[in-house]
Amino acid sequence: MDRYEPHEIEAKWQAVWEAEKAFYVANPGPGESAPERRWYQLEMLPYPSGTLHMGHVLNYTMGDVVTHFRRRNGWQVLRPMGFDSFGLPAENAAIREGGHPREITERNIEAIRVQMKRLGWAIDWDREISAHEVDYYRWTQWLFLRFFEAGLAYRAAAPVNWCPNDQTVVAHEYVVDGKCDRCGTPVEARNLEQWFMRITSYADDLLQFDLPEGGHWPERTKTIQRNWIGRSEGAEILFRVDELDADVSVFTTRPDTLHGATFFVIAPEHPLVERIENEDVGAYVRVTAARSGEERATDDEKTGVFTGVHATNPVNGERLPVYVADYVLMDYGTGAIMAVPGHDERDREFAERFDLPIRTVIDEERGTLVDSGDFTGAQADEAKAKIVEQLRERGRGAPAVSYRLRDWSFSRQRYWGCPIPIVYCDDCGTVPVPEQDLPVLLPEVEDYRPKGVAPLASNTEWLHVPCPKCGKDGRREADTMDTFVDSSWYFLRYVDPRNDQAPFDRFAVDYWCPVSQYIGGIDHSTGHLLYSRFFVKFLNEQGLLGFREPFARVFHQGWVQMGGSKMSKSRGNVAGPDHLVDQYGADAMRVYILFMGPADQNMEWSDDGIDGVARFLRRLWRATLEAAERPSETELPDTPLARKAHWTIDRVSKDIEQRFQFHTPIAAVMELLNELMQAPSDPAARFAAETAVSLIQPYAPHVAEELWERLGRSRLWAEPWPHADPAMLERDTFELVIQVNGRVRDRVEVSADLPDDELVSMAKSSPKVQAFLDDTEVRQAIVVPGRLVNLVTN
RNA sequence: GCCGAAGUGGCGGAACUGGCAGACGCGCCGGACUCAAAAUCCGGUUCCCUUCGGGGAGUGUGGGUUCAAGUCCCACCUUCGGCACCA
Repeated sequence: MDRYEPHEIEAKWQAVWEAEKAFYVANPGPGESAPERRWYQLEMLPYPSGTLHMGHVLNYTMGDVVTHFRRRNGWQVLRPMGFDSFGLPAENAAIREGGHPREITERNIEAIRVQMKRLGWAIDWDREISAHEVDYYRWTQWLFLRFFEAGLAYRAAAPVNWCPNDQTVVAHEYVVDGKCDRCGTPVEARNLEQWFMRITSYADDLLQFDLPEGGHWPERTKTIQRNWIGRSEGAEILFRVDELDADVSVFTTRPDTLHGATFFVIAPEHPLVERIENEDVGAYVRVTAARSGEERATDDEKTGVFTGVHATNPVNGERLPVYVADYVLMDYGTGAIMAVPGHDERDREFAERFDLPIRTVIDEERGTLVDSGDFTGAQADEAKAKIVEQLRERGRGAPAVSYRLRDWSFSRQRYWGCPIPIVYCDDCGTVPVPEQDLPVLLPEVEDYRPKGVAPLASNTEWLHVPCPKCGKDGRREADTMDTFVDSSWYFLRYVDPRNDQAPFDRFAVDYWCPVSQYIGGIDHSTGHLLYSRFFVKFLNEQGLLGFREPFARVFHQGWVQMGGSKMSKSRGNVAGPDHLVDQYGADAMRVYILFMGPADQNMEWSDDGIDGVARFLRRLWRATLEAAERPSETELPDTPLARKAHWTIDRVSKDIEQRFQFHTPIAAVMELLNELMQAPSDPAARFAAETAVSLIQPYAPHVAEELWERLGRSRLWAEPWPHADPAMLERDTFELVIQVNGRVRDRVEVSADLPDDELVSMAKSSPKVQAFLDDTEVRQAIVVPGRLVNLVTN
């Protein structure tokens, strides 16, 4: 008997799969009828900043198990791979070490592709795409034009988080504790012209999850997105500022507390501020403007100044002093508030500091209004609507909705990204590059180092072009796009990756999409997952595709941590698969990463247990070769081992399909193997070995394939998934547990078809049980069919 | 502060609908094979007591429901994650 040599086996079968294009799938031709069972399996694409680490190995191996499982269950499976290959790290590496970001990126991609192929993942490599390739980004530009024409991509001056180290704008979801999430430098506030996607106009759509039948998103993820969008219902109310002859609108969710307003606050950036002539106000605004949003938010005490003007409360005519304070934010609501210190924590803090009156207008216990004029005594809930209605009649207010969600700032003053296809013309303004002139190629530049302006602007030959509209001198947009734009539609390109007429074909995209099962980290909930949903909703309205959600099912793998924090290149705590693949083989690596624990929980990386997995594969090898010596059973004998094999089929299938649990199937196959090794001459030994090999195939496809061949069969990857015979899952006898007052006192093997009263009398007659019954009367006997009898005496 | 998830042997974890707690694996202990080691195989391994038959305790803590609770309910503790001047 020869030894298990993982490296020989793995190279052999990888070559066979490649030669036979085992995991490639064709799109249907025109008029070809769609099979009922088609499955689009996708895991979040990697960012090629280095090589793969254990987090990637977990993610893609999980997707691989699902891919094999679905394929063998008769599904046509699309399982592509690509690279999110634009972005800062490659550019920073180029600045640091020299070389071109493209070369660095492509070198990394090559290395990762080698790693992926070594791990034997069942990927359709004919569909590989990379975001930085012209064939891809020209369609990113094409899609940008659709957004621009629909008025959803626009340019505006906006306060932004500026990272002085990366010399670029940082989206507010990537500012953590006031620092740039990438490099840790504290961000600064700046007012800059930026490109925005009007995602806020899809806020309500994004609150709806229009999932197809069978779709499922984790509740947790939906909650994170809902909180992020932060829809609040309330009212906008107009306050009169006599001194300035102006009406100022406030947004509030608590119109019922309107009678409790004792002062009024506007944000330092509020347009009204410019009209107030007051030195203190001017000084305050200047000081505040220089501070970042984060600094302002972490102040221990509230700051602000009185403006000298007053706002009239429309409900009772009271004149309220107007303050400027930075605890009111210009980009939420209207940038102005009515302050109700009696019922709002922040207003109370401000009132206490500035010695302003605090008035209670709601009886918290009864939930009714007090000291509120005509509304005194009304229930707060009802008063809300009534007060707004009264204001509306007088033209001083209306119901309103506000969102926490902000528009998506997607321009970056950096080199390594998709150019924005826009030309500025003195006469025509902001002009989109016509579709037929795409792509706008990313030009070469001398120096990638950011100098506050985008590196593209330094290539003057590229920069200066005739205006597409009037032909006069124009200037190209020199900013590039956020990489989240690239990744918001990559899953649509996979269905039709070589299309040179369109980003994708409508028939192909409707055939495969939405993605059946998407696997990736929960950390992308408010970024990538939200942006992708926004894209799909827009493209659906544009008639480019026929579905409303990109991902039918979403699963978040836990992250692999080392030293208590998530493994990542930027943290520098990475462990890659290579040395373990060298030592134990890809199959052991794959089985081990999934055997470590539940896939949705974080796990601390350790290779302590991989020996056990390697042992398991060697035992499987030996036991199977031994079983292969035995003749095939023409009819399966009914032995305990045969039943165990059927039980294992059932368990593994249910765990993968219904519970999406990947570690317990391995344990189940180990159990089967243990029983086989205890009973090597059982007449069902060969069947047990075949079953174990077949069931482990999605996890360890190489060794499974080799053993399958040695069992005299071929192409396990295309073999139908085994089926558990229900008759073999039933047992004629079972071990009856006998309890007295809930404590186990005996267990006996009994026939499965005994009636309840028979089981009770058997229980009573057990000598061990009688010792505990002690002549006392059995008051009650509880029978759980197929499991236990509980005799109750007290 | 608000919202959410999780706490089970020395370790990773299992227990699907309330019904045998600790499957499977790691580690450790003992044994076989060997000149020896590796590899492999066999046995043991929650804790405490034991006359070796067995008995008792036990799933973060305290209470409750139930014939029966890791699982359900209430309160609390700890850890992790999300949001955090969002009016």
